[in-house]
Order: sequence, then structure tokens, then C-alpha cells
Amino acid sequence: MPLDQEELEAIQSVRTGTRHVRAGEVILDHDTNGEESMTLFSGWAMRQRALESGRVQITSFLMAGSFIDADFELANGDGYSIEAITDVELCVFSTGDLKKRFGENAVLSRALATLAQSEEALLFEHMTDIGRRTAMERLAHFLLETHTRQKMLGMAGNDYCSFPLRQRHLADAMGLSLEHVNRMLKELKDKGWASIADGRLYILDFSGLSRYCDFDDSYLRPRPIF
Amino acid sequence: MPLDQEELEAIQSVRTGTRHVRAGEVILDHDTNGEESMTLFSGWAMRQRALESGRVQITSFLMAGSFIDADFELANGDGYSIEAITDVELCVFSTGDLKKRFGENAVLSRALATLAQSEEALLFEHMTDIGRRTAMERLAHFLLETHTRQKMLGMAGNDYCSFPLRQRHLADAMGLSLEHVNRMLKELKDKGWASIADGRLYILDFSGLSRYCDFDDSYLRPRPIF
DNA sequence: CGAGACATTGAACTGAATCAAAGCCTGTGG
DNA sequence: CCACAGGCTTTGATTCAGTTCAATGTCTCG
Repeated sequence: MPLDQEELEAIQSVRTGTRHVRAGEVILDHDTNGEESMTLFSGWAMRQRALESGRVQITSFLMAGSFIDADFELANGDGYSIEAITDVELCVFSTGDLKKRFGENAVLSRALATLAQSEEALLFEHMTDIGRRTAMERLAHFLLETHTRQKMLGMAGNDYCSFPLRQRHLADAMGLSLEHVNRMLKELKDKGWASIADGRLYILDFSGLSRYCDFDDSYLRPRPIF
Repeated sequence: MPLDQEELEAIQSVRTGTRHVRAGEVILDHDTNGEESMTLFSGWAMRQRALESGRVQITSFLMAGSFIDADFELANGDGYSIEAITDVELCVFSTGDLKKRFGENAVLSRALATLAQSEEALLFEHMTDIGRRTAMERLAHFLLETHTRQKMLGMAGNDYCSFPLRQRHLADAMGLSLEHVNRMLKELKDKGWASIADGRLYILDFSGLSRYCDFDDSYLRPRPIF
């Protein structure tokens, strides 16, 4: 779902540079001024909500092509932040100039809407994971989703993909304790369904897993890339 | 955040009529053809994901002004549907014509993007409810959110609003069992924090509740209305 | 009055959290 | 090289928040 030459140029013209962020560091939070919006070029990042009590919910994982709209992110309130999971490369744009372009160009704005909508679809399913699937099902579903996303980006083999997440990330994304994630992961491996090793995820029985957790990839749509 | 006269006319010109749906009936599901998109004019509706196993997750409650983009909803896959909670009035548009308008008009498309983004913000917080808040906190947070949304629509008093949801809805939205919702609701009342009676929600101790569940309304943004 | 939808209550159970230690790498510095 | 520090994973025992199961109560409406 690529944009036309014209739109890409409109966007590229407000690009102000690139930025590198180290694994574990903050890309954007409440203290950031919103002048820079970004596209994630390489690496993985996460959007999270931290409660006063220290509990954390990861709402989304950002991968190549994810767009970070500074205005939008900052409006969410001060518990939200976006942090790098691996080392990350970002294309940086001036938020103001970008918004001006969007205001002038309907195709561009449509693309932004599509982006937000396809992200919404992901959130629906993620919410269903947490609210109505068992720990085991959640993990199975999440692993399948992740592999499929990577595959759609052309970054995965047929039954494996790179997987830089720690069990802590899985726990905070799935609303589980780290220890329980560990146990369930072991069970997934013992059953010969999926395993994580050396920064890689292996999907050993796609159809078995899919059936087990009611996975249907139609909510994962190709997204326009800026 | 109203649109200009020009945009409103562009939209109104593709309106094909209104539709009434009875409480409990389906507004849109996988069997629907996507020709009609809609704006919710009055009443409450919900977007839900039903798993094969019968479990249900309500991902969002739709209230006056909510936009239902048929293309988007149908792409989510066949477990998803939108159903009326109360009797509902909808403004109906031709999806095709609407998309054409969006493609021509940048302001309109921007509004669509903003709409999707503000819905995303709601989903983030809803996800945090389910993933990282206790049953009590979730309910407290959800009730505050609901009251605030109604207030932003000018449909609520200072400490109360109309509340047509059944305990079943609360359970399926918050990822809890109906019985537990009942017990927690009782506790909320006993503590003098909030109560639900006769189709109304009463917020009895706003600041106490807010503190208890870490509620901060900045994620609830005014939304453009079509 | 009787049926159906919803709310309430209680008791027993369980999936997942919590608490508490060990393991196990990997890199660093003596 | 070895030691040992810090980050991560693994395992076990115990506890608990929330579920499940099973009634009972209550309202509304034909």
C-alpha cells in the first residue's frame, strides 16, 4: 500500500534528519516537546502506559514503518511513553510542517487515517487477548501475530522471525506476571507449538496454534508507509 | 471541534437517510455488505469481538457522534460486530461516496484521522484497565470515563449521567465475570464512591475515585463530528 | 399469575500472582 | 583467566483475586 511519488515527496520535504536511540532509552514521553514526529526505520519499540503504582501496560509494539505522531502521543497524558526495545533508527520530521502537509493533501491525510485505523484493529485483538483469553491462548495468539507482522514486513522466514522481546515485555503486554509467562512459554515449547531462543521466535505448529487460540490474520492489514 | 460549513456540506451531500435499530439488535456484522457507513445520532451501541468459544470482549462503547466506517469494521474479520445497546438512531451514508469525498478533501480526511486517533487513546486506557488494574479499579476508572464522555457530549449532570449498560456489558468490557462485577459495584456503593440505579450512574466522590484508580481525563479528547 | 430477563448472594475452586531462591549467561576488571 | 556483578530466566511453594456453580430474589410485562 505505497503512496504515490507526489505524496512521498511532500513528506520527504519536511524530513529534518534521522535519529538513533539506544535499546532501553526513551524515544518520546511527557517531557518531550512535540516538535519532532518520526517514522521507525529499524528496530523495535513499544508504547506503554505506566500507572502511579509502578504497574505497566504495554499497549503496542512498534516495528519498521510505524509512525509516531508527536501531537497525538503527547496528548495522551503523562503516564505514556514510547521506548526503544532494541537500538532504533528513526526518520525525523517537523511536526508542524508535517501537519501543514496533511492539511493540504487529502491522499496523505487518508493514509494517516488508514494508519490509525489499522492500529486500532490491532488494539481490538490485543484487548481481546487480555480480557478474554487464558494466559496460554494470549501468548499463542501474540506470537502468531508477531510472526505475521514480521512476515508482512518481509522480515521473517516461513516459520521463524527475529524476536528481541524479553519475558518482562511479554508480561507487561499480556497483563501477566513474568513468572507465569515463563511457565507458559515452557509449556508452548513442550507441546511443540512454538519456542523462543537466541532472540528468535520459532513457530513450530502454525495450524495447531491458530486453532488453539482462534487466530485469524484478517485484522492485520498492510499499512501505508511514510 | 466542529468542521467548517464546507466540509459538513460535503458529507451531508452523501447522506442517504436515517436508520433505527432496536436495543439488542445488530447494526453491522460480517454478513453486512459495506455499502452503508453511519454516524450514531442517538442511543448507545457497542463494538465487540466474539471468540469461537462464546467468550465476548467489548472493545468500545459508541455514543452520540461515533462514526461507523463500514470498510474499516468489515475488514476486522468475522468475530466482530456492532450492536445496539439501547434503541439507536443512525445517519446513513453511502460508503463509496463518502470515501470519494474523503479522497478529495484534506480537511475531511484529517478529521477522520483525528477521530481514529482519539478512539485509539480510549483503547489504550481501556487496555490498561483490563491488563493492569484490579477489578475494583477498572470499574472505578470505567465509570469515571463514561461520565466524562457523557459530560463532554453535554449529556450529563455534574455528578450523574444516563447509564443503560447491564452488568453483563460491564463484565464483557472489563474482562470480568458478571458476578464479580455485581460484587464490586456493591462495594463501590457501600464506600459511597459511585452507584448505578434506574438506568443512571451517580458519581458520588469524584476526587476520591479519581485518586483511587489513577484517572486523568486528558486522554479523552473532543472529537470532530460528522 | 407466570415467564423471562436481570440482579444478588454464597460456597467452593482455580488460574495466575506473589514471594523467595537458585541458575545462567555475558561482559568487565583485577 | 578467574571472579563477580547485573540482567535475565527458571523453579517451587504459597496465597489470593476473581471464576464458577448453584440458588434465590426481584422486577416488568404480557
